[in-house]
Amino acid sequence: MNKNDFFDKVYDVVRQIPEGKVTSYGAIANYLGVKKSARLVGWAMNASHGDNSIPAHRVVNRVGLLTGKHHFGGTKIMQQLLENEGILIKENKILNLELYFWDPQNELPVL
DNA sequence: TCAGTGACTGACC
DNA sequence: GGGTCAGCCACTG
Repeated sequence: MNKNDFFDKVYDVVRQIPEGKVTSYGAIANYLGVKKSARLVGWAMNASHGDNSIPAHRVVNRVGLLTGKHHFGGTKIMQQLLENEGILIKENKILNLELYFWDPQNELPVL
């Protein structure tokens, strides 16, 4: 697979995350069949800057930590966006993550 | 070409 | 239960 396909698929998955839901880099990587490369998903997010159609704030690490908030041009933007969708944040971490977790592997058709 | 870096994760101690 | 370490792959200088 070439990298453009990979990037496109990452973006495609992220775009399908419903409001009020979140997923993890690892979950996306796993869905795309490269579960050992969660870093690439983070990389894809990093490259998604400027694309407003990608709700990157709904992608967090596996424990619900907002590790990428600094890339939103501010430190509070990401938290605000999530709280705006009804997700509670405490100390840069999502509360009741299991309640909001959206697993692409369960919600999307198999590739 | 090589080495360093990163929005990560799982395994070990 | 928290701290470390080693894989993972693309990009940059």
